Amino acid sequence: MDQTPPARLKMTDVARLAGVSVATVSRALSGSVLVSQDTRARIEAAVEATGYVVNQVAAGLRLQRSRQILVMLPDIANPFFGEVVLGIEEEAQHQGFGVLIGNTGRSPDREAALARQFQTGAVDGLVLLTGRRPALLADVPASRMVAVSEHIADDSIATVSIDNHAAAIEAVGYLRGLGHRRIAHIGGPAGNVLTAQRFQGYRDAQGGDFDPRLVRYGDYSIASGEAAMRGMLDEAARPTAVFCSNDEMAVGAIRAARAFGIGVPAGLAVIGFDDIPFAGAYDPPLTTVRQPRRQMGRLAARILLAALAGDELPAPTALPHLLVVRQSS
Amino acid sequence: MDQTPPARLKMTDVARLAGVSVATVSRALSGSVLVSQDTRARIEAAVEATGYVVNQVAAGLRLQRSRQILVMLPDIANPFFGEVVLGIEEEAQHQGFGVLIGNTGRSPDREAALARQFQTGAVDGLVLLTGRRPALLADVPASRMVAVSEHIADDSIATVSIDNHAAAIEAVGYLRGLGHRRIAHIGGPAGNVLTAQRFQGYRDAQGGDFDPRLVRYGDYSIASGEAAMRGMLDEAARPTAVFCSNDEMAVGAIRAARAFGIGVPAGLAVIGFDDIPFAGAYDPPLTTVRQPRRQMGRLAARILLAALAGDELPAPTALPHLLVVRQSS
DNA sequence: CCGTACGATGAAATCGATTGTAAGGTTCCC
DNA sequence: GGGAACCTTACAATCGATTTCATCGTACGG
Repeated sequence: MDQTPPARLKMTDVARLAGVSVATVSRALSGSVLVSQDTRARIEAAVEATGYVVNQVAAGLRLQRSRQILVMLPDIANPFFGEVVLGIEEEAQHQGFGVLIGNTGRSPDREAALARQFQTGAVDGLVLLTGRRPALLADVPASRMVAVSEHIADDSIATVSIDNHAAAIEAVGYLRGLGHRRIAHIGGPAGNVLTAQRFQGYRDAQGGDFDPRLVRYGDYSIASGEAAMRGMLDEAARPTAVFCSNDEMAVGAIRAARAFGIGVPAGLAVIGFDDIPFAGAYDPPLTTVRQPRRQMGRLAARILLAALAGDELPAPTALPHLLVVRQSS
Repeated sequence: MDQTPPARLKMTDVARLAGVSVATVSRALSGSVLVSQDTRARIEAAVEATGYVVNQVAAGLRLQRSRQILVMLPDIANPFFGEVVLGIEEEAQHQGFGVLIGNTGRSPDREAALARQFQTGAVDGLVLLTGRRPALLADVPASRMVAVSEHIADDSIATVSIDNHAAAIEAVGYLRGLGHRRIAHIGGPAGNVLTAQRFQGYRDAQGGDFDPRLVRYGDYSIASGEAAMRGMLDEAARPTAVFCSNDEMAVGAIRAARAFGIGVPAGLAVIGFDDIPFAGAYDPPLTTVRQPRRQMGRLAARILLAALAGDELPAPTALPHLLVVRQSS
């Protein structure tokens, strides 16, 4: 019944076919100069004829590297992370690397389980989208990791991100340019670096108009944005505008306003963050700060792979963001 | 300068520490019964003390398996695929497998490049979200793959999906129950199995009211849904409802209606497909057919890993879908 | 009390590729 | 014409874990 699959070819087979030793085949395939034109041609013909592909596992054992990187993130279903992964995968595939996905779901147990993959030798490098370095990986050199979007505090890990402080200033400044002064802010989870940076930008832009009662924190979900906004609309002194730390929470804010019979942008101007694919399709289309997610992913992969190859790269500067003005403000 | 990383421990080190041979350590770690309680305890203590982790690459070479699966999909940034991957990763991680992401971007070249990963021995199994088997993998046994969402025509690959035909009938039947007869359909790319199944359901539900002029095809993007709907609204005999093959195109349809000054659901009832996270947050909240994406991913992984372990699994039956009625219809 | 059977352990082969070192074959120069 | 130098190629060790087979010791039955 069980038809045996076509036996996988080994380098030995190719060597026999080409009439040389495996050593020569290996050199030919890895582009060594120590192979004559003639022999190389014969080997390439044999490879072509058999469809032979090098066994990465065996090569990996010998070379002590797997040509794979692990991307650790909270939630792959989130469109923000998805697009970053797209960029990472693009560059990695281009350089012949595989990309492993590690979904932590924000659970430390999962994070630890994934970190273990690192120790097993299955992975050469790590891209962190979680905003922190797993405890188990405390003694892994920083040169084998790169962080995206969220800088990792107290660590020398390279980070690829935009200038969140400047972006927040720009967004809030735009609202102020429209005449708004009572501008609220719905940030991400309290206590995280990203949240702090954007809050600081918001605060700096607000200057003397800053009012701590207009600041709330959510968990980046639509529901949390809605709840935060409801809380502020319940108060006597309502804001006339709100700057949200991502688009989902901005959508939540709009839903809250609508529930209070407040029109957007007439009664409440809303600005989001990220410019996820749906931002432009929402009603009203969302004004938001676009992050070059794909490019961030690509750059992160490029930096990591270069570091793995031993290259020293200049510390990455912030990538450019863009305030996309639509009809929600 | 370059501080050498802490030397990775080998099984030999653990063996020496426990005063036994590597063979015994290997047996103890793999749970063989051929190890005495006493020795096992000593080995476990040594492992604990050193934090030793088995080198998966070396083990993989010996065992001819990598404990990794590859998920091939068109676009990881798409929320539909993201959620499926989440389910796959959950189950795989649970069983100690790693998940590699392969983004094809619908390019045959990328697909071929990824297929090659399979030949390199870096991957044990494959999950296909692309709706087709890569040409390069023609002679890989079907027992090493599983398809999700889209059944692969003319192939014995196991498929995990809902009953698309029945779901389409249910959705269109619901619209008919509301009194609609001129119901349009915006399907996915023409010529693909999924598109055909849903179209057939639509057609069967419409019966004598079927009108080929009310059928258009998109590419699952918001823009394509909008274009398709505009096309139909330009015609004399407009539809009063539309059944779209995914939520993005449904959003596009709503935008088109709005551009024509047509209200939803008053002037046009809209039903989408998938129930992506934004469907319920849109204005109006989208009526749609929910696919259990995460569960589909989990089941797919379970089936694949079982097959890799040699288990024979019953052909999977269709998972349950759910018509989620909201305000767009 | 001795042989047998079995439980526990170790030595060594093995997985497939890479690479340092040795060796074979030319070529070229004096 | 002989030898040095060089260009190619082959042999064999190596990466780290798994597993077959052999061995040693002990318990048990006769």
